[in-house]
Amino acid sequence: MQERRTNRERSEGTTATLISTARRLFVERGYADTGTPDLVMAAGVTRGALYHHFADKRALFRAVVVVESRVIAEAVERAAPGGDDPVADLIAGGEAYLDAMAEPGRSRLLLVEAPAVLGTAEAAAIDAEHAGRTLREGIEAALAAGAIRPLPPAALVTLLGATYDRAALAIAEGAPRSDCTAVLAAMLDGLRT
Amino acid sequence: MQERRTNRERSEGTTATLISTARRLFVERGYADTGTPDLVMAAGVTRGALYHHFADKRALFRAVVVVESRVIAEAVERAAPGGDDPVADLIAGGEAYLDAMAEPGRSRLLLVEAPAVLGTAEAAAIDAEHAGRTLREGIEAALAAGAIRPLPPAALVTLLGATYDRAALAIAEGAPRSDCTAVLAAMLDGLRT
DNA sequence: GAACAGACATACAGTCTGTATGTAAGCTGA
DNA sequence: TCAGCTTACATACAGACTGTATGTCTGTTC
Repeated sequence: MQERRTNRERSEGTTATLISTARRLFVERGYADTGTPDLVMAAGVTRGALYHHFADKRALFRAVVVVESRVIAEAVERAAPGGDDPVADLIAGGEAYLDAMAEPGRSRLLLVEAPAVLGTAEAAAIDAEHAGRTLREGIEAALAAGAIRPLPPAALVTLLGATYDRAALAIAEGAPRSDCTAVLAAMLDGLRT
Repeated sequence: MQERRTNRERSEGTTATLISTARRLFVERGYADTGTPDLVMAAGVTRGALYHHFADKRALFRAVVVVESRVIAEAVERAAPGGDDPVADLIAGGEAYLDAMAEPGRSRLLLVEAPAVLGTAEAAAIDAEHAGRTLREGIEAALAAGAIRPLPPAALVTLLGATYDRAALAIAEGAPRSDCTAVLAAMLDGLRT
C-alpha cells in the first residue's frame, strides 16, 4: 500500500495540507493563539515540513491570506463582470463581497489579523491584487462613464473599500445586513453625479 | 536623599511610567515585537512590578489603548462642542479626529493592533466610550434635527466611523489629506436629507 | 547506478510569558 | 510606638514557542 509519488506531488500535497489546516486554525483561534506544534499535528506533518516550505509562521499566514483574498475576488468578479451600468456593477459587486465575507472567520482573518500580522502595507498590497482590484476597476469604470463625481480614484477606492470592509465585519458580528446596505447605498448616492 | 513616598504615590507613579513607556514602545515596535523584559527595562522597573499592577501584557496594552482613546475623544469634543448646525459639527469633529490621529503610530495602535490584540468586540467597546461616543452623539443630533436621512443610527456610526478610521490610516501612510476629506465630504453629502 | 538534490524528521538554542516565592517598606490598631 | 499586617515590588522558575542546525531517506539525473 506504499503510495508512490513524485517529489512535486509530495510538495504540492504538503503545502496544500498546511495551508488548508492553517486556514482552519487561524480562523478558529487566531494567529497568535495557533502554535506551530499544534498546527503541524493537525495537518499530520512535522514542523520540519512547515519550515521547509515556508520561511516562517508569518509566511504561512501570508499564503492563507492570499488564498482567501483570491476566493473573495473571484466571487466578486463572477457577480459583477462589468456591464454597461457601472454603478449597478458596483452595487452588485458589493453584495457579492458581503456574501463572500459572510464565511465565518473570514472577515477577522482578512480584515483584522492580516493588517496586524503582515502590516498594513503588505495587507493592502495583497488586497490590491484581489478584491481591491475589482473595486478599483469598478470605480474607474464609473468615473470614466461619468456616473460618479470626479474625485481622486485612490481615495475613493480606499474609503469605499473601508466602508464595505467594516460592513462585512459588522454583519459577521450580528449587525442586520439590511441596515448596513441601506447606509452603504446612501453613501454611494453621495458619490453620484 | 531617600525620597519618602506613600504607597499610593508609588503605585500611581509606577503604573503611569509603565503605561507611558508601553505606549512609546507599542507604537514604535508593535505589540508582538515588544517583549516585557525590554519594556520594564526601558521603564526602569522589573517584571515583578508589571505583573503586580497588570494581570498580563494584554491588560497593559488595554490601558494604553484607553488612554489614547480618551485623548482623541477630548480633542474631538473640544473642536465640536455641539452647536446649532449638527452637520457642521460632524465635519469639524471629523477634522479634529484626523488631526488627533496624525500623531505618529497612533492610528496603527488604535485601529490595527487594538482590534487584533483585544478582539473587535472589546476594541469597539472602548471606542464606544470615547471617540465613537462623540460620533454617535453627533449623528443622533443630526438625525434629530432632520439634517441627515433617517437611517439606522448604529449602522451610520459604524460605517461612517470606519470611513474616518481608514482615512486616518491612509493619511498616516502618506495619502494626501485633501483627497480623503473630499471623498468624505461627498459621502456625507449622500447622508443629507 | 552513482552522485546529487529535494523533502522532510529530529534535536537544539534562545526567548518569551506567566507564576510562585522572597523581601523591604508602608500602614494600622492597641 | 511597635507588633502585625498589607502593599509593592524583586527574583527565580516552569512551560511553551519560534527558528535553526543537522541527519536521513527518497526521488531525480547523468
